[in-house]
Amino acid sequence: MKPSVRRTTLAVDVVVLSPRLEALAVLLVRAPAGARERWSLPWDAPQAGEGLEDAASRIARAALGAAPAFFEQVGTVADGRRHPGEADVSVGIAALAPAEVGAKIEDAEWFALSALPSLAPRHRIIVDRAAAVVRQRVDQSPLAFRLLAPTFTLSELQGVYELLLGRRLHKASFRRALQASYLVEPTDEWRSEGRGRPAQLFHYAPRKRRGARRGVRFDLFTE
Amino acid sequence: MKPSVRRTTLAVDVVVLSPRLEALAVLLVRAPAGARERWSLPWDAPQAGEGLEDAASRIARAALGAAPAFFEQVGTVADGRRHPGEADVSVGIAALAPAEVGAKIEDAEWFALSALPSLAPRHRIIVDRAAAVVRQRVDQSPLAFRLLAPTFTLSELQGVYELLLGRRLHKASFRRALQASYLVEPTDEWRSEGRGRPAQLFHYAPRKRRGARRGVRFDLFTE
DNA sequence: TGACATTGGTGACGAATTGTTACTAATTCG
DNA sequence: CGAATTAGTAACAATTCGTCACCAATGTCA
Repeated sequence: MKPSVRRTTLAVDVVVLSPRLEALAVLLVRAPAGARERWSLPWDAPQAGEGLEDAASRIARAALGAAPAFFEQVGTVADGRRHPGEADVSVGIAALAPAEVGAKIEDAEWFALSALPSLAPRHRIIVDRAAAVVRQRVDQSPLAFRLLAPTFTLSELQGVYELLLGRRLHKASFRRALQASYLVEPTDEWRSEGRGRPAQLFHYAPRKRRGARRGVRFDLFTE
Repeated sequence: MKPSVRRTTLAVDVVVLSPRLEALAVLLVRAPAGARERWSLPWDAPQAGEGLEDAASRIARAALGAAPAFFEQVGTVADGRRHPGEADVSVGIAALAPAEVGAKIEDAEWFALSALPSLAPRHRIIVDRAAAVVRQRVDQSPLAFRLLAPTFTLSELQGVYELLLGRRLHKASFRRALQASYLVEPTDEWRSEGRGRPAQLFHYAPRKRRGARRGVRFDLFTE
């Protein structure tokens, strides 16, 4: 019994995530008239010779008006659930964009993850996986910094972590841990944001990692 | 510009991992005569109506003689690198099997990750990704327990963690952390393994998690 | 049979990390 | 000016972690 490839139809479905509407939000595009749902994820097929992440970049740019700086696959689905273009196989890709990025595009809108409209079942699954992957990778990868402009205040950074983790964090502990990690450097700019003391701006500048190997952590299991 | 799906050829490529040969090892199958490489990952196309993980299970069973209990996607590749079946798109799936599982199958052999034979470039990438994903998820998911028989000694468990992490662990710390996590329960069986005191057997039995929410960890970044 | 090597298992101490409280600093509002 | 608000930090207490030292139970071998 010899293995063989199989012909199928393929789509790339992109979950653009950004902190908007006081929450983590997804960018959806208005579906063409006659579709079962009014909204869908931005999607398309990869062009000949185009890598999956390249395709995701192009698709996100068409919906957002700018190319996100970060992409990550969140799983490939081929389980028969309905896709808006009837693709047999979907590659789901999460893209992260800072709050400031993106023009006002006709027929695209932000929806908080907690208040999504009806989506094709395939797209619903991909959004859920994207949210889960992003939340799970938050403390293994500098994802949170991809949701901020190049310079940011520490309160903004903490706010992004709170969005992603869904809980409040303690200011002093957060800053001490950040300090110890050598991930950010202060600039000499300050930003005054209405009332209260102005905040210093920082930028992401990870320094060489000392190999502080820790023991095994059994308390981080999520399943 | 309306999105549309595209016809391509698809394969599922499976990386079966198991602790063998005193290391983490991959199961490879002998390639048919005339192929560019002598060995390849077990692979095939998913059958009509068959989910990707179902296909991975079938493919792994054909090579291993038993179905692994755990699968995880490690990324989909469509970058033009050569695949043994010339598939445009490959879905890479990692499967974990305990050391005891699997019959002696004709034309399949274990290779330590550190001593792989020459593979098609597509397969090489998928093996590397599988190893990276497994290592990265070791302390978020009970992966290590999938590489052990249903009952095991604490030394065996520690050994698996040492294989996955590539470093020695301290016995007392390892056990204290495990104890605090309520992940295993002792059985009333003991196993005598040559010389030395017999070891008590445990099984994986995670208990309800107390929500001991910790602060943000910036020291786990891997990129 | 009795040292000794070998592997399993645990108590306890000091060091490091973390959660928290409480404070100081710099700004806007009235 | 004082109150309110947001930024930032010192310092203490509680907890966790790395390590050392030890005891337990078995096989080996003189």
